[in-house]
Amino acid sequence: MADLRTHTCGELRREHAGATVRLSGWVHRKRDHGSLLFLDLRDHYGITQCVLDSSSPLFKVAEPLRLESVITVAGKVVPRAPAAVNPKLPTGEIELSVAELIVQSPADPLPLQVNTDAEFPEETRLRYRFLDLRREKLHRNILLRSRIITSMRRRMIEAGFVEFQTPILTSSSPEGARDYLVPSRVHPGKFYALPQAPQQFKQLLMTAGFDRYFQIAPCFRDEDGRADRSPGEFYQLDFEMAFVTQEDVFAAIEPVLQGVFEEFRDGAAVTPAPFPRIAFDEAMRKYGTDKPDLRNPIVIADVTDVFRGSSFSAFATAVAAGAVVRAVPAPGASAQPRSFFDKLGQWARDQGAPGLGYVVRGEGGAKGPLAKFLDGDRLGRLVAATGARDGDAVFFVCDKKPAVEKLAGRVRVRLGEELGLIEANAFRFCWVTDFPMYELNEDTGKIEFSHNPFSMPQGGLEALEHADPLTIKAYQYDIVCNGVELSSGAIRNHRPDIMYKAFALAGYGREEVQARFGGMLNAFKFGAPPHGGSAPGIDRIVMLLAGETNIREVIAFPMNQQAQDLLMGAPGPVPPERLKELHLKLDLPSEDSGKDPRR
RNA sequence: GGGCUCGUGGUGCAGCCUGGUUAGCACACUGGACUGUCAAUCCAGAGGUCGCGGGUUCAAGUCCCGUCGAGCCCGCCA
Repeated sequence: MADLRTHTCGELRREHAGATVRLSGWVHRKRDHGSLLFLDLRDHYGITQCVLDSSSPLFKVAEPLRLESVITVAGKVVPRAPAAVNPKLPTGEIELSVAELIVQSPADPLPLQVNTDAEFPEETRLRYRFLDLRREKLHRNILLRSRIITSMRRRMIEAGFVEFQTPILTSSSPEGARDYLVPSRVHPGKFYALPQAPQQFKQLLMTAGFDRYFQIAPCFRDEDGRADRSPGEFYQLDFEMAFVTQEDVFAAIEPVLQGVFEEFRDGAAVTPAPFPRIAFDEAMRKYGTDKPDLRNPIVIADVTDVFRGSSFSAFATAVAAGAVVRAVPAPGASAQPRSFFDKLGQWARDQGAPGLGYVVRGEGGAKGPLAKFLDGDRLGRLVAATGARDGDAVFFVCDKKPAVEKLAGRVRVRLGEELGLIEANAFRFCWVTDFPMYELNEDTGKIEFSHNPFSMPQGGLEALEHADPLTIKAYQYDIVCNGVELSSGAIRNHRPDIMYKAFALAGYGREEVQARFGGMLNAFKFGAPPHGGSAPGIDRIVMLLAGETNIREVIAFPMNQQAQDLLMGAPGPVPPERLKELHLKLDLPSEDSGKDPRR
């Protein structure tokens, strides 16, 4: 018989009764009756009840075993009496009568309990990640992640994509997030950078004629974490296609994403392909964000004209000065108590707004603080713009356009949640298209790229030379699901002449562009195919499919918000010899330095 | 860098608003009882600088100030 196991802990059934088997695993739980001991043995595959009584010489070995000790047991598979069957376990019809027991690895008392889903402090969970990963939820999430990645890979290969690897040690990219830098030993004072994305490499592979690239790509960005953004590193399903338009890219990736979500949706509805397309400007107007959650039925309306010249002077004067007014309908809100409106108003003030005006449409006409300022005509136009019905409330936000969109978007989200309007059990996808190529930096007054500088501007060279830069759109698109930005992509700018011009508008001289992107630019001078792609974020996709709201729940070994790995103690100090070898001298801040994540 | 919330035995929480008895409950841990449990049960025990520092007070887990840590958010994320 095999030394360690003949079967797994999830394998044995009634038909195995009578067989002599050997199992290995962790002591999941013990039920000690004094002269009779039940011991649940757990491995990756399941749990099997093992039993022994005081007639066994092994009883005194088994009884003091602490939870999570690793043991090997052997003995006969015994069918359980009907009353003793556990229908909750796949192995619940049998148990193992222990005749041999070897303690492979005794466990100390646990800092976090494995056999419960009780909550533990995140710091403890990260420090003892190997224990947390044994627990059911995290174990399941990580397996789900693996299956999702396998499914993505299969679907991409079936769609004719070819998997590549690209360098991890590469050059620093001047746009975007901060890079992680790696000092060169051989070249004093010079640094590699970890790639923020394999952007230029995949474009070079297109230029090299490979036609359809993909990679399960690690991306490294030195940016602060969020609940849905792991600091340091994350994974993308990075892909790129040659000789394609935007529609070709959409048609290629939609079935992959839709297929993956259908496969792992667990009963939830999934938007059928083709996904709705929403232009950036429209998304900002109707949803107040460039990543709208379409499970929320509320649509924001522009009602600037309703308040223009109205007797509500706060809005009227602001509108005259160029502000806009947006209306956020709140279906059925008239049934809410007064405190509902007061709380929302207080919340809006916490967000920095002066307040949150509203009207309620009822049978006897309009009520609410702003109702008296709106005559029948204005009220009629308001109802027409918002579609508000009897029993609905409408909230108003008035400010300059960017601020109003941001706040209206938040009000929309909050109302959707408070009024229970969010569609349950659904993955609602959309494309957000036609992002602006440039935006104005309010602080510097300068024009900057609003997204990827390698995107092709709509209208090409012609637009760059003659149009107002702030009106130029890019062939730049995002995939959004349930309000989460899953993917960002673009049709790339493969024309050096257009690229020089595009960068010139953002204040980059020809030499600077040449110095920074020379590798890719030169390649484009030797015959580059029109190409484009995107890069769905794998961690976020798994997070959505796992029903998690925190991305660390789907990453095996995540860092905390301070970008520390509490298990491995990274980042950590290095001996002076290593610094010398790398030609580095430290210039540490006077206090607060040298924080050790292990304390 | 900023804002908000939290910090009480190994762990999850209560106590704080309204200062005053021995800081309470559950899980884990230790010991004991128990031959059919499956979140076993029952009994007992050990385990606490109430994050840290300062202040107010006759008296601080509780009130005030500062500080450290964690989470969430803003900034940032081409």
